[in-house]
Amino acid sequence: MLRLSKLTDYAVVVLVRLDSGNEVQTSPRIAASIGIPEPTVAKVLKSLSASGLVTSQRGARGGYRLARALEDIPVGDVICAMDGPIALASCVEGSVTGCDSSALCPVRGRWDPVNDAIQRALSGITLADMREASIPAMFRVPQPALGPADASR
Amino acid sequence: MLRLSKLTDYAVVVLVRLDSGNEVQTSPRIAASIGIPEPTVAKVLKSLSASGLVTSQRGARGGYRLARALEDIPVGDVICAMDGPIALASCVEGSVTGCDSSALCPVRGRWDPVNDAIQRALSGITLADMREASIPAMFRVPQPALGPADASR
DNA sequence: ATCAATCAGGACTGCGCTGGTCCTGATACT
DNA sequence: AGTATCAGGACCAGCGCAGTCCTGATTGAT
Repeated sequence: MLRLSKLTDYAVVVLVRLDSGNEVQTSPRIAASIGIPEPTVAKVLKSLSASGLVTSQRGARGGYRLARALEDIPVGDVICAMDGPIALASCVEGSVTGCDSSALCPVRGRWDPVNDAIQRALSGITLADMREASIPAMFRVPQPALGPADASR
Repeated sequence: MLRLSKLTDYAVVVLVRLDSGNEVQTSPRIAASIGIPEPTVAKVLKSLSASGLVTSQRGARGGYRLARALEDIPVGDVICAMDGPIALASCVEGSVTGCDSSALCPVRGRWDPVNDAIQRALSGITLADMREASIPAMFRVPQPALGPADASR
């Protein structure tokens, strides 16, 4: 549940990857370094660029670069950039689909507090936090009873 | 983004509706009172029952009843009941799909803090909160559409 | 004891969305 | 001028979800 799109997942990887080095990096290069097909990475980068999370440089010797430090990018921004505004129900304003029976539907506005809470939660976590968290267990402090525990699955 | 399934939306409506009165309510009756097709409501109720959020009574004069007060049902529980465990990425344990390239994929565990934060946020909001939030003044009408309407069905 | 109402638990199908690819054009460096 | 790169679409396939329906089990009423 609450499945976020794969593209968003990729976006985080791409952004973290983009953090290494100040030089612009081309989309094929990034794709190769993280093992994701190039067209897909290109698509992700375009979305990120459109949202201002990365800056782009066209032409030869062009590429992408982080617009801000990872510490200044809450994960909510990435999700917004990739999947549009965060909104749980189909009844939320801005959503064209659904809620045709708005007269009867008693859900109007019901999810707003939930959305707010999630928004707040997502604003409190930055990509820097996620970068830390992603470091494989072997390098982490023992952290009892957490995590996937087996790469074998 | 973060689209939760329509069924979950329905579930909240159904549960809030179920709160009125202590008597068991049949699935057709609930369906009629909230304006959602009966088979769909039945499906929702089955899921809720399977998760223990409502108790069911079989046989003639049977029906459903809230297992706990709305105040004691965090919205996270409803989401879990309808859509399975809350997990953002496709890389999270328990998800069979995706992450075939686990060797290269630097996302392993990355979303865990985000999931935790969301989980915490969703645990803090109960259906009672949503019930309050959902009733803007204009809609605050004492549930008119319930009538005998269809004892015939 | 029989009947009818109701829940339980599936299978099944159509639609929409997402992931992924590709093509054409605009831009800027060499 | 030429080439490398981004921009912004169109396009297609696969999958998951919404929604329906069917069969069986349970239980109160007659």
